[in-house]
Amino acid sequence: MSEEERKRLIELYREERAEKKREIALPPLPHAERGKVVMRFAPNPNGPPTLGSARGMIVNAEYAEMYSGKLVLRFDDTDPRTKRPLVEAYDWYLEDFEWLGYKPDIVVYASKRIPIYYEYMEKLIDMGKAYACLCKREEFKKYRDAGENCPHRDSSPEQSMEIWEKMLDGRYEEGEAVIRIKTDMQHKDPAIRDWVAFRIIYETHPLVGDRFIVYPTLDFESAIEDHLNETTHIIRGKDLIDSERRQKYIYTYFGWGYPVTKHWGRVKIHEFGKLSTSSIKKAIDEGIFTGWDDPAVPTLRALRRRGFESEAIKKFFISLGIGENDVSVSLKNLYAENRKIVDERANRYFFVENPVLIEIEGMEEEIPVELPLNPSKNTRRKLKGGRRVYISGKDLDRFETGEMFRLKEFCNVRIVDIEKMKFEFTGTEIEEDIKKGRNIIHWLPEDDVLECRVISPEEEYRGKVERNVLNDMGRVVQFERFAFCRVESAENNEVIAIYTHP
RNA sequence: GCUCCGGUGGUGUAGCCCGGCCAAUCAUACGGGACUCUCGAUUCCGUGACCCGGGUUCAAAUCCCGGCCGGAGCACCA
Repeated sequence: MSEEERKRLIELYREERAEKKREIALPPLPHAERGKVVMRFAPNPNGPPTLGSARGMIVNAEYAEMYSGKLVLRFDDTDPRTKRPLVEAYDWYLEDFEWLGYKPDIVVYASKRIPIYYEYMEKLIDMGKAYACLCKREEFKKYRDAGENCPHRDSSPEQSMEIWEKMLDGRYEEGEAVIRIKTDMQHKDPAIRDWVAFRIIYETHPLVGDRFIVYPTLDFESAIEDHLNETTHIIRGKDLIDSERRQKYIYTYFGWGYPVTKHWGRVKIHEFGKLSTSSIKKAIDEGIFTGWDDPAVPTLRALRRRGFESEAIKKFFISLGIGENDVSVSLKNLYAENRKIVDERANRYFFVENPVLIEIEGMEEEIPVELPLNPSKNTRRKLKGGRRVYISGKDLDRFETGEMFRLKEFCNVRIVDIEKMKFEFTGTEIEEDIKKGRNIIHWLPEDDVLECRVISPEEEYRGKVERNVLNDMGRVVQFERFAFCRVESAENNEVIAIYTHP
């Protein structure tokens, strides 16, 4: 086959493929009307958005976009104790949304809207659909397990209202009184039976301080907010599947329509194992991680620091879909997506890991060397080719006496004696027999390098890097034959880079 | 234990609602070839799956029943 012929066939085939290629996309949303869809993402800001949050952010925002609808970001921060919010984290969500390329149309802080929830609560009490319960936690559990009403269930709205007001006045201790929604104490799923809508927590809230002592539970707050925000579709993890069954009682009492729901399964990422926000926090406090942006931590800010493109993260999650089965997926898929984006943009440099200095005999003069900086843009960079160069110990270990190798774009070297570290210059033109093998290696001039540390989630690589990287501060570059890395900082002749992926 | 949900190649995913066009899609991974002065990219070829057992039907990945396996919930957490 001639070269012409080959090219023609490739061209032909490429077109065929392009036609067949289907964009990975989210499935259509049931009962979705263009322009009327309201999606929401409702995190508790007790830490920065993680990879897990990203799924919720991306999927909900994508649907809002797909149907020209609205996106509500709602902070479900109604527990100042067990799931204590972090003040800084509120803004982190906004930041990360922006980084992902989305902008919530409405931002709701549940803790600032507690008086609204009180109003609805009072209506329910008046309607006899909720009651104040003075049972101890364990006591009520007995009734729940037995499927029997607790004695307080039959109190009048007036009696309940009185207790409610005393709760608000701080006349009860924590745990002494709660407000329950009347559901069905015989419901076959015990989780549904008369659930708690409000409880007393004496704790300063990071956002609203000491304004409240009676806080709504997630189910109550979320039920009211979803109605108030006119949420049309809820997509969330299946751990919240009971919420729907619980909240529907309120919706029925008020005559509201419940949004269309969809619950997805858990995502487990091989590389991170099971890291919850609270366990990350603990590990940070213990000094195992350096912070929320430690490269080993699955937060969006850490991924950003590592040099991931938000576009890659979006594709990664969209490809996971919104199935109800749990998924266990490898970050390699994310790497592949990211590589597609970054490969074209990244400038190439030499980073020599575990550097070994060698002297090339017969190499008398310094030769200026030009190498491709970015192959897809055809730009070039320069290095000084001299008699003494660093090569990686990893490469050296593979070589034997008598073998030839080539310093990429510079010169050929024969190994005279590997034990005695004797090397000999054999020319600058590339030779066929070298080209065949894997013996073209990267290198650095002895006298014009910077120290370099590459931090990866697993380990820290030490070596030397060419001075040219300073031009790419903050960006992702490729250290040839090593990996893609983001150049983070340079101080005292030492460059710090973060390992992105191979 | 009780209540729900789910099980398609190594890993994800499409198809399942409305049985036939599915000897099952796409991606990634893996193996091999080409190309390239990177172990990256590109490109070509290949490997590889409908959890099991019954039933309904001319026909089942798709519907029904049972089993097995996995998950979630059963909180005054979100």
